[in-house]
Amino acid sequence: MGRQPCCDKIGLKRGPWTIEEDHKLMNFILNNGIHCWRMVPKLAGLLRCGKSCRLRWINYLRPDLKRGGFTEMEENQIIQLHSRLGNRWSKIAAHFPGRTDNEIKNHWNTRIKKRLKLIGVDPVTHKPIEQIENSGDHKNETTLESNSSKVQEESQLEVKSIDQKDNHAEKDFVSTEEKRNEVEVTLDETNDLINNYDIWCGSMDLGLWMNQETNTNNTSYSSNSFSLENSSNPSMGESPSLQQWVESVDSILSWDGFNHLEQDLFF
DNA sequence: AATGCCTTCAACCGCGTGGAT
DNA sequence: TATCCACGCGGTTGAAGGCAT
Repeated sequence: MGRQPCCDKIGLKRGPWTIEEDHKLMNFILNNGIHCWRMVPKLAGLLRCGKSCRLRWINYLRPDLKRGGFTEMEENQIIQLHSRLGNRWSKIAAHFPGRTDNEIKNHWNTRIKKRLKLIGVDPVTHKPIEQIENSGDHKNETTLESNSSKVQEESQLEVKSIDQKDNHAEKDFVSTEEKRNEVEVTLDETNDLINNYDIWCGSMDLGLWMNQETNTNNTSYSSNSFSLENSSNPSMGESPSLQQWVESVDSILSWDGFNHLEQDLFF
């Protein structure tokens, strides 16, 4: 028996996507929508598996993606949500319209994690490392790791109950208007959590290191992002306007023949 | 200029989940 | 109920670019 591969991998291309491939995928989805990822590469004329196409679309081509570095507020939110949800990146990403789980996961692993360690906070338990050491349940790096996974297990149980609540809530929401309200409620809740986290952090100057980080980040995203500062409303969770997106895509890929984008978007 | 190490992030892999049959 | 299948998720990998020597 056993599970069949999601696609026949013989003769399929792997690795970085070319502009031409992006073009094909984008064109196909904008014109036809997404009904079955497995069929997308065949119909779009791509030598990729459906999974690869899905990933490319979700993480890079989607028009509602918010590009650019993370703001201080977003980083605060990520830290807070991670303390509650652990490595459940998709759940965390759900709080950030226009951000992908992959993007948040990468940002966590490459920046936030290190910074937390730098200010003496354990990125897994979200407790001061000093406190963990003094509590006696920590002897060295390796035991800390194992303890951390234990704590994570415990937090998983908590998260389960949160999920159950979420599921019930989701079933109750029917209209899009109500869904929008749900997002607002969640964001309000998140803001409360951030406040609590700030209080908890006390003397730790999170703002300082985040400012430093923001300054250094400005250059690293320059190649394929439009500046958040330039957007008319830089508030958290705001997706870039269609015009901004089209401009950013133009600047990145210099695509031709995409004049029909506006009509076809959000099919 | 050449080399090696480090960092970042796009992409892949394997597994879990849930719907359809 | 068992099986198949597509999708989604989280961990991991590797290419590319930056930086230090």
